[in-house]
Amino acid sequence: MADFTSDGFCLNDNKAGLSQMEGHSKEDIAKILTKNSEGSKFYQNKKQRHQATEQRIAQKKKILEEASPADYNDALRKTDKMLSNLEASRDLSHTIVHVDMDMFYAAVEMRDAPHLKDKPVAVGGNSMLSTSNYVARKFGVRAAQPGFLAKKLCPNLIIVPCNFPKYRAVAAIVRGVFAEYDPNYASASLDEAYLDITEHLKVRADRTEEERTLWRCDCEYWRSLDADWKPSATQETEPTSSENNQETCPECGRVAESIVTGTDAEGAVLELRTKVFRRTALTCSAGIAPNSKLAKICTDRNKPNGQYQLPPNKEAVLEFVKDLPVRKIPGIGATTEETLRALGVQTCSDIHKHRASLALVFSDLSTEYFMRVSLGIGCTTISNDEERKSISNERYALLPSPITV
DNA sequence: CAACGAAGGACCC
DNA sequence: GACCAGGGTCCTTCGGTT
Repeated sequence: MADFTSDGFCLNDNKAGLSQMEGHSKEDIAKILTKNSEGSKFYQNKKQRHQATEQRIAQKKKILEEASPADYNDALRKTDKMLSNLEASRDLSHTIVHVDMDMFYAAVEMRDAPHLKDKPVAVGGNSMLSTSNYVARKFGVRAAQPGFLAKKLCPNLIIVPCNFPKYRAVAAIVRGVFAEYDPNYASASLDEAYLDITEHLKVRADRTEEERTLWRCDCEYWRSLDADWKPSATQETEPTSSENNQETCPECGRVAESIVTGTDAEGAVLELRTKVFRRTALTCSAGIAPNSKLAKICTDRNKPNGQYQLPPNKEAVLEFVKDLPVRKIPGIGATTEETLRALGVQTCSDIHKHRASLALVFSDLSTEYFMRVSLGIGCTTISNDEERKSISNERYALLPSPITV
């Protein structure tokens, strides 16, 4: 990270540009954040942790310097063995979907208080924000940012307190939709889940066009559907005919858009997302891929309110992964990213290039994890154990099988 | 010496 | 004027116990 230039007091909150609500440039955002966090306890702490990782990096570099050519050879053989075993286990037969609600908490609050729609909104408290809407993001307001700092970035920011009971209720409705496509879907959090729709696609292949037709209008009408919605009393696999024949929207009078969803994965997911929207008036994004790790990365591609499919063939997977920055991989955070960069690894193909060094410096478990990443291999089964209520550690929770060292 | 559990990191939302 | 979470899981390390 570049060191902060302290140009002191030049920035004032009532600077002309800020009142225009146009958002900030990256420089402005960096300036404001620096000015307000320099010297704080939090900043000191962060610096200390950073130094600790730098030390660990130095240790690793020392190991590499002292390793003999024979050591490198052994490491190379070890990783190549891992790679061939992993390649042999590659499974492209499942269709895995990752679904993520768009700015979930903020979206719920905006839905229920429409006057918030064009304003910068964040959900959370003065000490920490959970999420922000897209207007606020233009000002640099982000999740995991303290509210008071966000206020400096965006003085007009409206901070709505968290209302978890409400979010849980909405999540229950969304999960009802998920269950129609995979009864064993696994929640990763309130607003995120993994589905294996392989079985659904088999059933779907036999459905008529009529059964795959949805009517949709983007106006507020669908909000009112929410109140009528009774999850327990309805069987969604057989949509009620009254709903299906609804061709004009009672609210805005416009002809509702008719969508015939395909029998393929894209069609199924489009249908799923439409159902989520109809029952909650909220949008979500989805990724479709042969394993959960790739699916999650795909979700980001067309966010918000979009979806992206990575085709289930080896060439497409390797191409997809080739120039992917390692930070995009679930399980690789800021620390690991920095460590890898120090070892010359920035993208997934760099992992392969430097595989011997990685094996010398990381544990077997981590090394195997990196090898898996470089091949685009991930977990192809979605388990919803009683024991594991959620997937909170992606690095290890999404392993294809228990590791035997 | 091995198994073990607590503590400390890293990561996710 | 000062305020930078809390809850979850898994790995690694370390130190005292059996």
